[in-house]
Amino acid sequence: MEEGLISVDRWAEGSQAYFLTHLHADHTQGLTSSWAKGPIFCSSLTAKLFPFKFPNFTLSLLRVLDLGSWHSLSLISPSTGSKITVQVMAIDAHHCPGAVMFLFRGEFGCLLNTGDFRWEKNSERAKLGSEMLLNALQDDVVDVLYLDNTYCNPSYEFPSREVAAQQVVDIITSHPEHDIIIGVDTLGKEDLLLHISNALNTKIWVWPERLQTMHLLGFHDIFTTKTSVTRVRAVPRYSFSIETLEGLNTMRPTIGIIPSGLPWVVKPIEGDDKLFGSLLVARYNRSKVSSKGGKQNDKMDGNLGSVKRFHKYIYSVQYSDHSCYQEIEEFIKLVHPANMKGIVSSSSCYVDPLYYFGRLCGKNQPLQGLHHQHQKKERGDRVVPVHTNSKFRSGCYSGVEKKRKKVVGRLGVHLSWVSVLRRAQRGVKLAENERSN
DNA sequence: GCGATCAGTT
DNA sequence: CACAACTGATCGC
Repeated sequence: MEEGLISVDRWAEGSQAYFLTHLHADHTQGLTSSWAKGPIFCSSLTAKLFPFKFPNFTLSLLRVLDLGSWHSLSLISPSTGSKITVQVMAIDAHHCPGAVMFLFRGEFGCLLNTGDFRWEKNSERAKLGSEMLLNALQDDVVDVLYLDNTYCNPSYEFPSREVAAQQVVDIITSHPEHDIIIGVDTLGKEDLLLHISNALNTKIWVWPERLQTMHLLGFHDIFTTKTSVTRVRAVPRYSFSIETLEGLNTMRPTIGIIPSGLPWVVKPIEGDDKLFGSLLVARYNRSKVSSKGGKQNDKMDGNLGSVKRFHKYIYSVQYSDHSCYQEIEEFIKLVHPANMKGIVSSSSCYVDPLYYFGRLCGKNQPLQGLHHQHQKKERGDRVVPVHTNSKFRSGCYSGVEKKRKKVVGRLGVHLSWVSVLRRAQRGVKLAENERSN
Protein backbone atom coordinates (compact mmCIF):
# COMPACT_ATOMS: atom_id res chain seq x y z
CA MET A 1 0.00 0.00 0.00
CA GLU A 2 2.20 2.87 1.12
CA GLU A 3 5.88 2.93 1.29
CA GLY A 4 6.97 3.27 4.82
CA LEU A 5 8.99 5.80 6.60
CA ILE A 6 7.79 5.38 10.13
CA SER A 7 5.27 3.08 11.79
CA VAL A 8 3.36 3.56 15.02
CA ASP A 9 2.26 0.37 16.78
CA ARG A 10 2.54 -1.45 13.47
CA TRP A 11 5.13 -4.06 12.86
CA ALA A 12 5.08 -4.89 9.18
CA GLU A 13 8.23 -4.83 7.09
CA GLY A 14 9.26 -1.70 5.28
CA SER A 15 9.60 1.16 7.73
CA GLN A 16 12.82 2.78 8.81
CA ALA A 17 11.76 3.59 12.34
CA TYR A 18 9.14 1.94 14.54
CA PHE A 19 7.31 3.56 17.41
CA LEU A 20 5.62 1.80 20.31
CA THR A 21 3.08 3.79 22.30
CA HIS A 22 2.63 1.24 25.09
CA LEU A 23 2.89 -2.43 25.88
CA HIS A 24 -0.68 -3.67 25.67
CA ALA A 25 -1.08 -6.72 23.49
CA ASP A 26 -3.35 -5.09 20.94
CA HIS A 27 -0.56 -2.65 20.11
CA THR A 28 2.19 -5.23 19.86
CA GLN A 29 0.60 -7.67 17.41
CA GLY A 30 3.42 -8.75 15.16
CA LEU A 31 6.16 -7.65 17.52
CA THR A 32 8.15 -10.56 18.88
CA SER A 33 11.29 -11.33 20.82
CA SER A 34 13.14 -12.01 17.59
CA TRP A 35 12.39 -8.59 16.15
CA ALA A 36 14.97 -7.33 13.65
CA LYS A 37 13.12 -4.98 11.29
CA GLY A 38 14.48 -1.77 12.71
CA PRO A 39 14.90 0.43 15.77
CA ILE A 40 11.95 0.79 18.13
CA PHE A 41 11.34 4.10 19.86
CA CYS A 42 9.42 4.23 23.12
CA SER A 43 9.33 5.84 26.55
CA SER A 44 11.89 4.88 29.18
CA LEU A 45 9.27 3.13 31.26
CA THR A 46 8.12 1.06 28.30
CA ALA A 47 11.76 0.17 27.66
CA LYS A 48 12.11 -0.91 31.26
CA LEU A 49 9.06 -3.16 31.05
CA PHE A 50 9.93 -4.41 27.60
CA PRO A 51 12.18 -7.38 28.47
CA PHE A 52 9.51 -8.75 30.75
CA LYS A 53 7.15 -9.13 27.83
CA PHE A 54 9.79 -9.98 25.23
CA PRO A 55 12.43 -11.94 27.13
CA ASN A 56 15.16 -12.44 24.56
CA PHE A 57 14.71 -9.21 22.69
CA THR A 58 17.82 -7.51 21.27
CA LEU A 59 17.76 -4.54 23.56
CA SER A 60 20.15 -2.53 21.42
CA LEU A 61 17.23 -1.99 19.05
CA LEU A 62 15.34 -0.02 21.68
CA ARG A 63 15.60 3.77 21.58
CA VAL A 64 14.36 5.66 24.58
CA LEU A 65 12.68 9.00 24.02
CA ASP A 66 12.52 11.41 26.93
CA LEU A 67 9.13 13.01 27.34
CA GLY A 68 8.62 16.54 26.15
CA SER A 69 11.71 17.11 24.06
CA TRP A 70 12.29 16.94 20.34
CA HIS A 71 14.46 14.18 18.93
CA SER A 72 15.80 14.16 15.39
CA LEU A 73 16.02 11.09 13.20
CA SER A 74 17.89 10.89 9.95
CA LEU A 75 15.93 8.85 7.45
CA ILE A 76 15.76 8.33 3.72
CA SER A 77 12.83 9.78 1.84
CA PRO A 78 10.93 6.88 0.26
CA SER A 79 10.03 8.98 -2.77
CA THR A 80 13.24 10.84 -3.58
CA GLY A 81 15.87 8.69 -1.87
CA SER A 82 17.46 11.72 -0.32
CA LYS A 83 18.24 12.23 3.30
CA ILE A 84 15.55 13.80 5.39
CA THR A 85 15.12 14.69 9.00
CA VAL A 86 12.14 13.65 11.06
CA GLN A 87 11.52 15.14 14.45
CA VAL A 88 9.56 13.34 17.13
CA MET A 89 8.37 14.13 20.61
CA ALA A 90 6.88 11.71 23.11
CA ILE A 91 4.18 13.04 25.44
CA ASP A 92 2.51 11.32 28.39
CA ALA A 93 -0.74 9.67 27.26
CA HIS A 94 -2.06 8.92 30.78
CA HIS A 95 -3.20 5.51 29.64
CA CYS A 96 -1.05 2.91 31.36
CA PRO A 97 2.53 2.89 32.67
CA GLY A 98 4.88 4.01 29.91
CA ALA A 99 2.13 5.00 27.49
CA VAL A 100 2.89 7.99 25.28
CA MET A 101 1.61 9.87 22.28
CA PHE A 102 3.96 10.71 19.45
CA LEU A 103 4.16 14.07 17.74
CA PHE A 104 6.04 14.08 14.41
CA ARG A 105 7.36 16.86 12.21
CA GLY A 106 8.85 16.27 8.82
CA GLU A 107 8.47 16.82 5.12
CA PHE A 108 5.09 15.13 5.41
CA GLY A 109 3.88 17.82 7.77
CA CYS A 110 2.93 17.58 11.40
CA LEU A 111 1.30 14.41 12.71
CA LEU A 112 0.07 13.48 16.15
CA ASN A 113 -0.68 9.89 17.14
CA THR A 114 -2.31 9.62 20.56
CA GLY A 115 -1.93 5.88 20.94
CA ASP A 116 -4.41 4.94 23.63
CA PHE A 117 -4.92 7.93 25.88
CA ARG A 118 -7.00 9.42 28.64
CA TRP A 119 -7.39 13.15 28.80
CA GLU A 120 -8.76 14.10 32.20
CA LYS A 121 -9.05 17.81 32.00
CA ASN A 122 -8.71 18.60 35.65
CA SER A 123 -5.88 16.30 36.58
CA GLU A 124 -2.46 17.77 37.13
CA ARG A 125 -0.92 15.28 34.76
CA ALA A 126 -3.21 16.33 31.95
CA LYS A 127 -2.49 20.00 32.58
CA LEU A 128 1.19 19.25 32.28
CA GLY A 129 0.57 17.23 29.16
CA SER A 130 -1.45 19.94 27.50
CA GLU A 131 1.23 22.52 28.29
CA MET A 132 3.81 20.24 26.82
CA LEU A 133 1.74 19.68 23.73
CA LEU A 134 0.87 23.32 23.13
CA ASN A 135 4.44 24.29 23.73
CA ALA A 136 5.62 21.73 21.22
CA LEU A 137 3.10 22.80 18.62
CA GLN A 138 3.75 26.52 18.93
CA ASP A 139 2.33 27.79 15.68
CA ASP A 140 2.41 24.48 13.88
CA VAL A 141 -0.83 22.98 12.71
CA VAL A 142 -1.37 19.29 13.22
CA ASP A 143 -2.12 18.05 9.73
CA VAL A 144 -3.41 14.67 10.78
CA LEU A 145 -4.44 13.59 14.25
CA TYR A 146 -4.46 9.81 14.70
CA LEU A 147 -6.87 9.50 17.54
CA ASP A 148 -7.83 6.92 20.16
CA ASN A 149 -11.50 6.82 19.28
CA THR A 150 -12.41 3.90 21.54
CA TYR A 151 -15.24 5.78 23.23
CA CYS A 152 -15.97 8.20 20.44
CA ASN A 153 -19.70 8.23 20.89
CA PRO A 154 -21.75 10.63 23.04
CA SER A 155 -23.26 7.73 24.93
CA TYR A 156 -19.88 6.97 26.46
CA GLU A 157 -19.74 9.05 29.59
CA PHE A 158 -17.93 8.24 32.77
CA PRO A 159 -16.32 10.01 35.70
CA SER A 160 -12.64 10.71 36.26
CA ARG A 161 -10.49 7.88 37.50
CA GLU A 162 -10.14 9.61 40.83
CA VAL A 163 -13.88 9.60 41.34
CA ALA A 164 -14.21 6.04 40.11
CA ALA A 165 -11.42 4.89 42.42
CA GLN A 166 -13.26 6.36 45.37
CA GLN A 167 -16.38 4.51 44.28
CA VAL A 168 -14.43 1.28 44.43
CA VAL A 169 -13.21 2.14 47.93
CA ASP A 170 -16.80 2.85 48.98
CA ILE A 171 -17.92 -0.51 47.69
CA ILE A 172 -15.17 -2.25 49.62
CA THR A 173 -15.81 -0.42 52.88
CA SER A 174 -19.48 -1.22 52.66
CA HIS A 175 -18.57 -4.91 52.59
CA PRO A 176 -16.34 -5.13 55.66
CA GLU A 177 -16.67 -8.88 55.99
CA HIS A 178 -16.17 -9.77 52.35
CA ASP A 179 -13.18 -10.81 50.35
CA ILE A 180 -12.77 -8.54 47.35
CA ILE A 181 -11.48 -9.42 43.91
CA ILE A 182 -10.81 -6.82 41.24
CA GLY A 183 -10.31 -7.75 37.59
CA VAL A 184 -7.25 -6.11 36.00
CA ASP A 185 -4.97 -6.64 32.99
CA THR A 186 -1.26 -7.28 32.91
CA LEU A 187 -0.54 -3.57 32.78
CA GLY A 188 -2.65 -0.60 33.79
CA LYS A 189 -4.97 0.46 36.61
CA GLU A 190 -2.12 0.58 39.11
CA ASP A 191 -3.34 3.97 40.32
CA LEU A 192 -6.66 2.43 41.22
CA LEU A 193 -4.96 -0.24 43.30
CA LEU A 194 -2.71 2.34 44.95
CA HIS A 195 -5.73 4.45 45.82
CA ILE A 196 -7.41 1.45 47.43
CA SER A 197 -4.27 0.51 49.29
CA ASN A 198 -3.87 4.03 50.64
CA ALA A 199 -7.49 4.56 51.53
CA LEU A 200 -7.87 1.25 53.34
CA ASN A 201 -4.33 0.96 54.58
CA THR A 202 -4.03 -2.53 53.24
CA LYS A 203 -1.76 -4.46 50.96
CA ILE A 204 -3.21 -5.89 47.78
CA TRP A 205 -2.71 -9.40 46.51
CA VAL A 206 -1.56 -9.84 42.93
CA TRP A 207 -0.48 -12.92 40.99
CA PRO A 208 3.26 -13.59 40.83
CA GLU A 209 3.97 -12.16 37.36
CA ARG A 210 2.01 -9.07 38.24
CA LEU A 211 4.09 -8.63 41.38
CA GLN A 212 7.21 -8.61 39.23
CA THR A 213 5.68 -5.92 37.09
CA MET A 214 4.80 -3.91 40.20
CA HIS A 215 8.39 -4.15 41.34
CA LEU A 216 9.61 -2.93 37.95
CA LEU A 217 7.24 0.00 38.32
CA GLY A 218 8.80 0.81 41.67
CA PHE A 219 6.06 -0.39 44.02
CA HIS A 220 7.75 -2.50 46.62
CA ASP A 221 5.69 -2.60 49.80
CA ILE A 222 2.15 -2.31 48.58
CA PHE A 223 1.54 -5.56 46.77
CA THR A 224 1.91 -9.12 47.93
CA THR A 225 1.41 -12.66 46.72
CA LYS A 226 0.44 -13.88 50.20
CA THR A 227 -3.31 -14.20 50.52
CA SER A 228 -3.22 -14.30 54.30
CA VAL A 229 -2.34 -10.63 54.69
CA THR A 230 -5.21 -9.02 52.81
CA ARG A 231 -8.79 -9.52 51.76
CA VAL A 232 -8.32 -7.48 48.58
CA ARG A 233 -7.03 -9.26 45.51
CA ALA A 234 -6.38 -8.03 41.98
CA VAL A 235 -6.86 -10.94 39.60
CA PRO A 236 -6.47 -11.32 35.83
CA ARG A 237 -9.57 -10.04 34.15
CA TYR A 238 -9.89 -13.06 31.95
CA SER A 239 -10.22 -15.27 35.01
CA PHE A 240 -13.02 -13.19 36.39
CA SER A 241 -16.48 -14.55 35.80
CA ILE A 242 -19.79 -15.21 37.41
CA GLU A 243 -18.81 -18.83 37.82
CA THR A 244 -15.68 -17.78 39.61
CA LEU A 245 -17.61 -15.62 42.03
CA GLU A 246 -20.21 -18.30 42.61
CA GLY A 247 -17.42 -20.72 43.37
CA LEU A 248 -15.61 -18.40 45.71
CA ASN A 249 -18.81 -17.72 47.59
CA THR A 250 -19.14 -21.36 48.48
CA MET A 251 -15.99 -20.82 50.52
CA ARG A 252 -16.12 -17.27 51.81
CA PRO A 253 -18.34 -14.27 51.14
CA THR A 254 -16.70 -12.52 48.22
CA ILE A 255 -17.59 -9.73 45.84
CA GLY A 256 -16.00 -8.91 42.51
CA ILE A 257 -15.40 -5.48 41.06
CA ILE A 258 -14.89 -4.85 37.35
CA PRO A 259 -13.35 -1.52 36.46
CA SER A 260 -14.34 -0.73 32.89
CA GLY A 261 -15.43 2.18 30.76
CA LEU A 262 -18.59 0.36 29.86
CA PRO A 263 -21.51 -0.40 32.09
CA TRP A 264 -22.21 -4.11 32.25
CA VAL A 265 -25.22 -6.22 32.82
CA VAL A 266 -25.92 -9.91 33.00
CA LYS A 267 -27.71 -11.63 30.22
CA PRO A 268 -28.61 -15.16 31.22
CA ILE A 269 -28.68 -17.87 28.59
CA GLU A 270 -32.17 -18.66 27.49
CA GLY A 271 -33.81 -21.60 29.10
CA ASP A 272 -31.06 -21.98 31.62
CA ASP A 273 -32.05 -20.73 34.99
CA LYS A 274 -28.68 -21.42 36.47
CA LEU A 275 -26.04 -18.79 36.19
CA PHE A 276 -23.39 -21.15 34.97
CA GLY A 277 -23.47 -20.20 31.36
CA SER A 278 -24.11 -16.55 31.80
CA LEU A 279 -22.51 -13.98 29.62
CA LEU A 280 -21.44 -10.54 30.49
CA VAL A 281 -23.05 -8.18 28.06
CA ALA A 282 -22.57 -4.48 27.72
CA ARG A 283 -25.35 -2.05 27.08
CA TYR A 284 -25.70 1.59 26.28
CA ASN A 285 -29.04 1.89 27.84
CA ARG A 286 -28.52 2.15 31.49
CA SER A 287 -32.09 2.94 32.35
CA LYS A 288 -33.03 -0.54 31.28
CA VAL A 289 -30.38 -1.89 33.55
CA SER A 290 -31.59 -0.21 36.65
CA SER A 291 -35.21 -0.94 35.98
CA LYS A 292 -34.60 -4.63 35.80
CA GLY A 293 -32.87 -5.81 38.87
CA GLY A 294 -29.61 -4.06 38.23
CA LYS A 295 -30.16 -1.77 41.12
CA GLN A 296 -30.22 -3.38 44.47
CA ASN A 297 -31.26 -2.31 47.88
CA ASP A 298 -27.84 -1.16 49.00
CA LYS A 299 -28.01 2.17 50.69
CA MET A 300 -24.74 3.11 49.07
CA ASP A 301 -26.23 3.12 45.62
CA GLY A 302 -27.34 6.66 46.31
CA ASN A 303 -23.86 8.16 46.04
CA LEU A 304 -22.66 5.95 43.28
CA GLY A 305 -24.34 7.13 40.16
CA SER A 306 -22.41 5.08 37.63
CA VAL A 307 -21.78 2.04 39.79
CA LYS A 308 -23.86 -0.93 38.80
CA ARG A 309 -24.40 -3.99 40.83
CA PHE A 310 -25.24 -6.23 37.97
CA HIS A 311 -25.02 -9.50 39.77
CA LYS A 312 -25.39 -10.70 43.32
CA TYR A 313 -21.62 -10.71 43.69
CA ILE A 314 -20.35 -8.35 41.03
CA TYR A 315 -20.08 -4.58 40.77
CA SER A 316 -19.15 -2.65 37.66
CA VAL A 317 -17.34 0.64 38.16
CA GLN A 318 -16.65 2.97 35.28
CA TYR A 319 -12.92 3.29 35.73
CA SER A 320 -11.41 3.75 32.28
CA ASP A 321 -7.94 4.29 30.89
CA HIS A 322 -9.41 5.63 27.66
CA SER A 323 -10.90 9.07 27.20
CA CYS A 324 -14.65 9.44 27.36
CA TYR A 325 -16.51 11.25 24.61
CA GLN A 326 -16.31 14.63 26.23
CA GLU A 327 -12.60 14.31 26.88
CA ILE A 328 -12.01 13.37 23.26
CA GLU A 329 -13.89 16.49 22.30
CA GLU A 330 -11.79 18.64 24.63
CA PHE A 331 -8.64 17.17 23.18
CA ILE A 332 -9.63 17.82 19.60
CA LYS A 333 -10.52 21.40 20.48
CA LEU A 334 -7.12 21.82 22.03
CA VAL A 335 -5.19 20.36 19.13
CA HIS A 336 -7.44 21.69 16.40
CA PRO A 337 -6.07 19.40 13.70
CA ALA A 338 -6.65 19.91 10.00
CA ASN A 339 -7.74 16.31 9.66
CA MET A 340 -8.03 13.21 11.81
CA LYS A 341 -8.44 9.52 11.76
CA GLY A 342 -9.41 6.94 14.35
CA ILE A 343 -6.87 4.30 15.26
CA VAL A 344 -9.30 1.93 16.91
CA SER A 345 -12.09 -0.11 15.53
CA SER A 346 -13.99 -2.88 17.16
CA SER A 347 -14.84 -6.03 15.33
CA SER A 348 -18.01 -4.75 13.83
CA CYS A 349 -17.98 -1.01 13.82
CA TYR A 350 -15.63 1.84 13.27
CA VAL A 351 -16.58 5.23 14.52
CA ASP A 352 -15.00 7.83 12.33
CA PRO A 353 -14.16 10.70 14.66
CA LEU A 354 -14.99 13.03 11.80
CA TYR A 355 -18.59 11.99 12.17
CA TYR A 356 -18.92 13.66 15.54
CA PHE A 357 -16.02 16.03 15.49
CA GLY A 358 -15.51 16.97 11.87
CA ARG A 359 -16.89 20.41 12.66
CA LEU A 360 -14.00 20.95 15.07
CA CYS A 361 -11.43 20.74 12.35
CA GLY A 362 -13.27 22.25 9.47
CA LYS A 363 -14.01 18.98 7.79
CA ASN A 364 -17.36 18.00 6.49
CA GLN A 365 -19.10 15.19 8.17
CA PRO A 366 -18.69 12.21 5.91
CA LEU A 367 -22.31 11.14 6.05
CA GLN A 368 -23.62 14.39 4.70
CA GLY A 369 -22.50 13.49 1.25
CA LEU A 370 -22.23 17.00 -0.09
CA HIS A 371 -21.06 17.51 -3.60
CA HIS A 372 -18.39 19.66 -2.24
CA GLN A 373 -15.07 20.01 -3.92
CA HIS A 374 -13.07 17.42 -2.06
CA GLN A 375 -9.52 18.01 -1.23
CA LYS A 376 -7.64 15.77 -3.54
CA LYS A 377 -7.80 12.21 -2.43
CA GLU A 378 -4.10 11.78 -2.78
CA ARG A 379 -4.18 8.14 -3.70
CA GLY A 380 -1.18 7.66 -5.84
CA ASP A 381 0.59 10.93 -5.96
CA ARG A 382 1.29 11.66 -2.39
CA VAL A 383 2.28 8.83 -0.18
CA VAL A 384 1.10 8.81 3.36
CA PRO A 385 4.32 8.31 5.21
CA VAL A 386 2.98 6.86 8.40
CA HIS A 387 1.69 3.40 8.86
CA THR A 388 -0.55 3.36 11.78
CA ASN A 389 -1.98 0.47 13.62
CA SER A 390 -5.65 0.08 13.42
CA LYS A 391 -7.29 -2.81 15.07
CA PHE A 392 -9.43 -2.71 12.02
CA ARG A 393 -8.16 -5.42 9.76
CA SER A 394 -9.79 -4.15 6.63
CA GLY A 395 -6.59 -3.01 5.05
CA CYS A 396 -5.44 -6.53 4.43
CA TYR A 397 -8.74 -8.17 3.72
CA SER A 398 -10.62 -7.65 0.58
CA GLY A 399 -14.35 -7.43 0.38
CA VAL A 400 -15.68 -10.46 2.12
CA GLU A 401 -15.89 -10.18 5.83
CA LYS A 402 -15.39 -13.35 7.71
CA LYS A 403 -18.48 -14.34 9.52
CA ARG A 404 -17.80 -14.93 13.11
CA LYS A 405 -19.80 -17.81 14.30
CA LYS A 406 -20.94 -17.65 17.80
CA VAL A 407 -21.01 -21.09 19.22
CA VAL A 408 -22.41 -20.83 22.66
CA GLY A 409 -21.15 -24.25 23.31
CA ARG A 410 -23.74 -26.63 24.59
CA LEU A 411 -24.90 -24.33 27.36
CA GLY A 412 -21.33 -23.65 28.27
CA VAL A 413 -21.89 -25.45 31.52
CA HIS A 414 -18.74 -27.39 31.27
CA LEU A 415 -15.61 -25.70 32.45
CA SER A 416 -12.45 -27.43 31.40
CA TRP A 417 -10.07 -28.59 34.06
CA VAL A 418 -7.31 -26.75 32.36
CA SER A 419 -9.03 -23.49 32.89
CA VAL A 420 -9.98 -24.36 36.43
CA LEU A 421 -6.39 -25.13 37.21
CA ARG A 422 -5.21 -22.01 35.50
CA ARG A 423 -7.57 -19.94 37.53
CA ALA A 424 -6.45 -21.66 40.66
CA GLN A 425 -2.89 -20.85 39.80
CA ARG A 426 -3.66 -17.22 39.26
CA GLY A 427 -5.30 -17.08 42.65
CA VAL A 428 -8.86 -16.68 41.67
CA LYS A 429 -9.77 -20.09 42.77
CA LEU A 430 -10.39 -21.13 46.13
CA ALA A 431 -8.36 -20.70 49.21
CA GLU A 432 -8.54 -24.41 49.81
CA ASN A 433 -6.24 -25.00 46.90
CA GLU A 434 -3.34 -23.18 48.35
CA ARG A 435 -3.86 -24.14 51.95
CA SER A 436 -4.21 -27.81 51.22
CA ASN A 437 -1.55 -29.84 52.93
C1' DG B 1 9.95 -24.72 18.92
C1' DC B 2 8.47 -20.22 16.87
C1' DG B 3 5.46 -17.08 14.68
C1' DA B 4 1.12 -15.95 12.47
C1' DT B 5 -3.66 -16.32 12.45
C1' DC B 6 -8.01 -17.50 14.04
C1' DA B 7 -11.36 -18.26 17.71
C1' DG B 8 -13.17 -17.65 21.93
C1' DT B 9 -13.42 -15.31 26.87
C1' DT B 10 -14.54 -11.84 30.31
C1' DC C 1 -26.19 -4.88 18.92
C1' DA C 2 -22.07 -2.68 22.16
C1' DC C 3 -14.99 -2.52 24.80
C1' DA C 4 -10.14 -3.72 25.39
C1' DA C 5 -7.22 -6.97 26.38
C1' DC C 6 -6.27 -11.38 26.84
C1' DT C 7 -5.57 -16.87 26.26
C1' DG C 8 -5.60 -21.04 23.63
C1' DA C 9 -5.86 -24.02 19.40
C1' DT C 10 -4.14 -24.80 15.03
C1' DC C 11 -1.27 -24.51 11.07
C1' DG C 12 2.97 -23.87 8.46
C1' DC C 13 7.71 -23.91 8.74
